[in-house]
Amino acid sequence: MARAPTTLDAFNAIAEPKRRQVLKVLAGGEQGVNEMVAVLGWRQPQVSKHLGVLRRVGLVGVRRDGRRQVYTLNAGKLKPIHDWVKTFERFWSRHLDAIKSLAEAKAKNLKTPNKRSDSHG
Amino acid sequence: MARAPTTLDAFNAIAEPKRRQVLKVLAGGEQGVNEMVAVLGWRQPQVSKHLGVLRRVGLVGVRRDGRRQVYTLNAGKLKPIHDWVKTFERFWSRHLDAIKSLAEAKAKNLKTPNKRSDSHG
DNA sequence: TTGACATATTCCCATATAGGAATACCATTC
DNA sequence: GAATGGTATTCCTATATGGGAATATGTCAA
Repeated sequence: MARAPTTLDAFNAIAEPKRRQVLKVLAGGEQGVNEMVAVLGWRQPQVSKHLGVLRRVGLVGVRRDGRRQVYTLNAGKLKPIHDWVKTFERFWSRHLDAIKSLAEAKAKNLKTPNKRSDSHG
Repeated sequence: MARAPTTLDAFNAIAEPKRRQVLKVLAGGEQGVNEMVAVLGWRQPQVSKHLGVLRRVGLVGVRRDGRRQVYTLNAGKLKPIHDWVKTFERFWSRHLDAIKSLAEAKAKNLKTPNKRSDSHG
């Protein structure tokens, strides 16, 4: 099997650094494609392609304004990433000590002194 | 050009759902490979390969215990992702209104009553 | 040393990619 | 309708992928 498509989800879409750049630009407000071409300094098809990926994943939306296509950030689609990474926040948090104690207490609670023979499958 | 290698950075490494599963397992504590094979239900080489990617990116570390290789989560490498996605948090936050007002107030340099409810640094 | 267990690596392959170039498509104005 | 500006799509290619199977490497036991 090959790698999962970039359009599978936000995780795959934002793996590409340039697409993160695009999102950053759009975080500053709606932008037409040509404006982004100017701002980013890339070729127009490249910008359009990246926008296409982001659109398929729903990370951006499009609005037509005359002959321009105005793209809008749809940041809500980033929330799953935020939620996911947040579950690891405690590992680098400044409150690490307190949290660690808690985790250790939990671990003790979960781990039985048994060594084997408690797998089910 | 092809897609960036999965080992380029954490962003690319975690794009693969299975690798997020691996990290989740390790968040519960160190694990030997065979244990993970049992827990995840995948074939051993597959587990080792995913662990290899995660290790190259630094998201996990290894420790030898007898003939076992015990893997440890190195969550700090997720912080860049957290920091990045956090810059978009305001877009879906329920406190959007408050935040927006605050930002506007700041921008306008308005004289507001002194209320230091939350410090920033 | 031989054997058994634990893990990593190699080989193979269908698939998707990102960029470049060329071009097709769409909307407006003449 | 024709010309122009603005954007999307197609064709091409080197590259990396993830899974399966087989195998190599490493470590302990007898």
